[in-house]
Amino acid sequence: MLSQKAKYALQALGLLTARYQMGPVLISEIAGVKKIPIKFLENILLELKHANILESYRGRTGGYALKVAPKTVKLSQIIRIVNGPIAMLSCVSLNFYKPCDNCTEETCRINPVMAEARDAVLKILDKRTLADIKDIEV
Amino acid sequence: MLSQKAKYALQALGLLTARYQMGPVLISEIAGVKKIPIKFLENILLELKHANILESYRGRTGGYALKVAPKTVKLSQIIRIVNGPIAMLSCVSLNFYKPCDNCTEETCRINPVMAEARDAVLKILDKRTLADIKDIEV
DNA sequence: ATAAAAGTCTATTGGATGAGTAGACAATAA
DNA sequence: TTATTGTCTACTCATCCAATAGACTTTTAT
Repeated sequence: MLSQKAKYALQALGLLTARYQMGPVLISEIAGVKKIPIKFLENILLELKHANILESYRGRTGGYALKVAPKTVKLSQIIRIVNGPIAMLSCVSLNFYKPCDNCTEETCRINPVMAEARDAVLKILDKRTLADIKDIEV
Repeated sequence: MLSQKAKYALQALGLLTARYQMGPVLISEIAGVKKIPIKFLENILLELKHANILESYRGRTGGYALKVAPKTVKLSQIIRIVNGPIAMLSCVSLNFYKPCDNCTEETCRINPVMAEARDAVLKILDKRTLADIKDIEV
C-alpha cells in the first residue's frame, strides 16, 4: 500500500498539474484544498523540488509550480521518489536493488514471479503521467 | 515491498510444497533449512493453518504439511493472508476495500490508474500457484 | 501411566518506520 | 524594512513489525 505521504503527493501534483503555467500556488492553498496538514505538505513538496519535479518561489508572491511539462513526468517516477521501490522484493527492484538475506537468486523460484509482477505494474505506471491525474476542477 | 513475514511464508511454503504428501515436516527443520527464527516461523505457520492452507500434527511425529494440492493455492491468496492487500490504495482493494479519507472516488483521477495496476499484478499472481514456487532440491 | 516431543496460544519486548509538529532561518516583493 | 513565503533540521508520538518468552495441550513411545 502507498504511504500517506505518497497519496498526498499525488493529490498535490494533481492540483499543480491543473495549474501548470499559471504561476506558483501557495503551500497553504494546496493544503486547504486537499486537506493536507500544512507542515507535512511542506516536507513533501520540498522533496519533489529536490527531485526536480517542482520549482518554488519565495517571498510575497511565492509558492510551488510544476517545473516540467506534465506529460514528461511518469507516475512510476513520482512513486519512487515519495514511496520507494515499486517491486515487491528488493531483489527484483530496478532502482533500489538489494539482495535478500539467504536468498540465492539462481535457485529462488519466487524471484521470477515477482519480477514479472514488477514488469506488469511498470507497464501501467510508466505509460501514465501527471497529465493523467490532473485535477478536473481547479 | 513484502514484509519479512511474507518472504518467510513463501520460503516455507516452497519447502512444504516439495514435501507434499510426504508426511509432516518439523517447524525446526523448516527453520533450519530456510534460516528463519523458529518462534517467528511458528506464528507464520499457525496463521497459514488457520487460513486452511496447512495442516498440523502434534506430538512425537508431528509437524506441518500442505493441506491442499499445490496447484490449487494461488500466490495472491498467500500474499493476502500474510501480507495484506495487493492494491496500492485501499480504495481499489478487492479484498480489503476501505475508502480513502477525503477522496471522492467519482472525480479522483488516481483511482483508475491504481485499479489498472492492481489488475495487472493480479493477472500474474492469480495464475501462479504454490506449484510454481516449489523448492527444487529438498 | 508417564515422560518426551511436538504444536498452540497469548503476551510482551525492542527497534524501525511513518505521520505530523516546532521553530529558527533565508529570500523576496511591496 | 517588514510582512510573507519557502527552507531546513530536528524532534515527538504513535503504530507496526520482527522476534521472543513461556505456559499449555496433544500425541506417541516406552
